[in-house]
Amino acid sequence: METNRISQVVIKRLPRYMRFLSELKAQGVDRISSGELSELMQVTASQIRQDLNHFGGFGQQGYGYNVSRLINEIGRILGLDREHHLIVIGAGNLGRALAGYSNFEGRGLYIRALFDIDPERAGITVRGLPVYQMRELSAYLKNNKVDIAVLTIPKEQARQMARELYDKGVRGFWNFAHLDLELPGDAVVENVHLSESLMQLTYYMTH
Amino acid sequence: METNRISQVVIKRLPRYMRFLSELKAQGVDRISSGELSELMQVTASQIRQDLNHFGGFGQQGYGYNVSRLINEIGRILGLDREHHLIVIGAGNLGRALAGYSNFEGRGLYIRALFDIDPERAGITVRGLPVYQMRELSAYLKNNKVDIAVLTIPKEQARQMARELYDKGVRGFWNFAHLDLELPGDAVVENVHLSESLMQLTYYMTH
DNA sequence: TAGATTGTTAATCGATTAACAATC
DNA sequence: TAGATTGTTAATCGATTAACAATC
Repeated sequence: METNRISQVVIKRLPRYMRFLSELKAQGVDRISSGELSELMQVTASQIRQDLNHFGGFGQQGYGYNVSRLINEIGRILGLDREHHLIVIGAGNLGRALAGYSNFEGRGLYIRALFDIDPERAGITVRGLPVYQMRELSAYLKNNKVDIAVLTIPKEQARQMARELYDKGVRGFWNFAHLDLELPGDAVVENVHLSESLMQLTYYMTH
Repeated sequence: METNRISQVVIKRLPRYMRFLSELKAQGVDRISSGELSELMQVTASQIRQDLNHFGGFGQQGYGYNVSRLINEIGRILGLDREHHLIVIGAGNLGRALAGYSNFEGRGLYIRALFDIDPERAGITVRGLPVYQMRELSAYLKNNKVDIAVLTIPKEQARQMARELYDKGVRGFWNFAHLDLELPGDAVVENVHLSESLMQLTYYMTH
């Protein structure tokens, strides 16, 4: 595909383009220039054009970009034109919060089930999703395709759990535990270290 | 202070240093060289030394860095030597998850209360923290110092709520709503766009 | 066609890495 | 002291911005 090693900073920006473009589309805007979008997003028009041209010429001289087309193209680049099946490991508040995100579906992201060690939590449903006991995980993975595991368990368990999931075929990890997962090279890990984000905030508040 | 415009990429890395150093300390390690730390953290030793030297010479030639001292210094830089009082706006799953984070305290971060529009949710407590009704917010802000508001409400309400909080003196915003808050220059906003993080993951999974 | 705006090259700026003298 | 490792300067690499010819 168009994957001639695009820099990570570019990839990081794509979902943000997506968000602004989707809002524009919702407002009935169907055409936008890099100049207008740059104003809206507070980035340079140059950067927008450079970013998009890593993947191909989606615009038209003298016209700008078609909003719907751009949403489709960026969605395709981000892999949102495919189905991704997710399970959530840990049905605590965070796990349930993520399981409840409604704007995931329609973007190819389907949360299928939650798992928890606490038998008290198993059996219930979260927004219609089943919560299973952790010991059912193994059988579940045998019978269902799981692309991404969302890890919302304590770091003490996360390392081993990730390894186990990897061994059973899961390759995507959305990790909320406070550690850096070490997995083989074909695993894809996206870390969300919330407390590190908060510390950035305190830095800028004190300076 | 040592704030001669340190680049944001450096600030972003500080909490991660913090995490690794704290773990080392817990393991009883009290001294480390940039070389050893670089191996552990998978970054170059050069980068570690450069980063730290933005703030002062915390190491010693021939010896390395004292782990405890470094933790203190980075903590001070990040403002964790002060008290920060937080309130959580929105007592849904996400708000409750953040309110329950135990490793915030001891780092100067004190979550004081949650607020929710749903009267059903008010009155209860989350890990000992009170959940108030939203209409009590104004009075609360008059009687209590609030440094940081954690926004876990839908984006439709977030913009106005942030403005209201700002007008009543709150300057720090940890924003989980899917929009970029626009606030006056002295407000500090840290956005956590979880769905954008997930889209990065899907990108790397499809490429 | 004339005007607008892209796609793309070149210039600038900033961040990372390498190297090594200073020094504990 | 000799060995180790920092602090810091210089070199490299990459990302951003500016500029403009191509073109719709």
